[in-house]
Amino acid sequence: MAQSDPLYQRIASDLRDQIRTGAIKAGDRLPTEVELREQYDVSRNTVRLALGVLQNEGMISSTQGKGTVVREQVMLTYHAAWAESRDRHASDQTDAFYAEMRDQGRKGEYRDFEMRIKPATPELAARLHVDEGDSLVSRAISRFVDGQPFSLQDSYYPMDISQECGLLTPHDVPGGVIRALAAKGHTEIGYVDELTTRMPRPDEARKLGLSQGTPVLVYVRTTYSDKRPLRLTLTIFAGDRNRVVYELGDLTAYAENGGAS
Amino acid sequence: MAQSDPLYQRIASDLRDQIRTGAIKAGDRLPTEVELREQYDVSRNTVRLALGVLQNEGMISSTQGKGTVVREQVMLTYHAAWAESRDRHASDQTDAFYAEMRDQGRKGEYRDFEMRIKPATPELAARLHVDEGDSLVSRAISRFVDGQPFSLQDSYYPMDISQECGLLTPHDVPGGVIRALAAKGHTEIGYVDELTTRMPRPDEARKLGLSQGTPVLVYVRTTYSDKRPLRLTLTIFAGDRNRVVYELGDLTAYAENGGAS
DNA sequence: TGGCACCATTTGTTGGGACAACTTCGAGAG
DNA sequence: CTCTCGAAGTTGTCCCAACAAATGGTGCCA
Repeated sequence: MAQSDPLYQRIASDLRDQIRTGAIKAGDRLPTEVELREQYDVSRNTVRLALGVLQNEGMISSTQGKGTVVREQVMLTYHAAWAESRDRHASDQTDAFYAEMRDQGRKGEYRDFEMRIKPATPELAARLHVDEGDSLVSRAISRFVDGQPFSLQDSYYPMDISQECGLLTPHDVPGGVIRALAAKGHTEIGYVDELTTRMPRPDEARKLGLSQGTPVLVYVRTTYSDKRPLRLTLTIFAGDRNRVVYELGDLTAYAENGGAS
Repeated sequence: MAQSDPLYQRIASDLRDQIRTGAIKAGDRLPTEVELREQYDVSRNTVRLALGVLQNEGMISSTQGKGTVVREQVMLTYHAAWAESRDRHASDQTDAFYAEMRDQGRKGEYRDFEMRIKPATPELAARLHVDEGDSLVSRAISRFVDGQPFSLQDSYYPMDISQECGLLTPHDVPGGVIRALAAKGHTEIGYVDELTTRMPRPDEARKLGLSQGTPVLVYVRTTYSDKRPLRLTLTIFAGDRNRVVYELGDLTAYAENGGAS
């Protein structure tokens, strides 16, 4: 904002303000680079620097040949807490996701299921309590909502459990993995969720269709039986379209008293 | 990676691989722009585009006059679940943060405490169950660890509760806000946490000392009594230095059987 | 009417050059 | 020996120019 800021920063601030105040609304096209060049009397290079700033902030998105538009966001909610999903877990992971989406009036689907055997990285090994380099079974899927990619999920299981419970199949486990594990005595009694954020790697950006300036929400759930870690699920959420929610404590009392919207 | 990729993308991929494989380690300096220019036989403009890509991925960080280095990350953990922090809540928000940091061998501190009265935005209004534009009391702080900024926290309270419980003071509430609320019958019985991610706004990037390509983790906790929402806490975490963790379910049985590291 | 070729528009890529601003470090002054 | 100043090195800002690539529409032709 200061007078001494670089030119391209001032132009970026100016456009940012116009978007924030609603002078340019979500979905609207921005002036073309040539128009901005004339408007601010700078080189096209400088205009592109300014647009790059806003692009990295996730505010705008440009397409070759079409132009530059203000991005609009639709947030989907992922309920992560135990109480919420306990009854759904009775059936299947797949069903849980479908149910969530149906509740929000969307159409969820899966694509690109893949079963692979991978060596444990140091991080995976530490969390699953196996040795580094040990074989793990990876069962990965991509989640789509209304035809748009929303998250990439990769679940890792120790090899001995996988063999015991029939997870080495290149397709869905009938009845769901959780049920298959429980049938052999591996009952989940709790989990640890870790949430971080970072910028996507190129392949993640491609698979999730992320435009420049969109971070991902990294969500790692390690579930335990009373004896050992059973499973590690790594989910990469497209940061501009997802929200993870935990509802904890005894909120039933509040709900009974006529809670808010 | 494809042969037909733009030059700057190929250079970025090349450098990314060198970093990933450890040919250039965290903390190391990259070749200077002029050296890269000669090495790849491109214009300095193109080199800067390539470095910009990696910068936006949060992999490198450059300083005028010094050079460009590979970033290294230290993660701090924030335990968010009820069970973990219940006993600490008995005292104070401040103490809870100190305790977390002490557990991880760090020195936590607060700066820039600020009490203000703000009108409720649509989002705040919906969550706190008040009307849009109603006055809310905002109590904000910045959290530092080892002298480095880690998160910005802003707690909002409905005006009537604030007056009743003496939150309109421009300094810490003795014994902690939670205790002050409970003393007047506003006992917290549960909460809803919402986690999202996005790129920081310019002022957030400045306050948190974020370098280019670092997203923030947005953490909203709404706490409830049995009758109404009591408080909304909005925390902006520096994405490259923070991890939010939830431990849920009955993991005591696992711990007793000699859990992992 | 349907489809194809072409053109204008717009963003993407790449090269060139110049100067500004900041850091480091060594030489020289005190 | 210490302090200061300035030169060298490095990234930041800004301009200019040209062509590539994608999009959308126009109009011709079958």
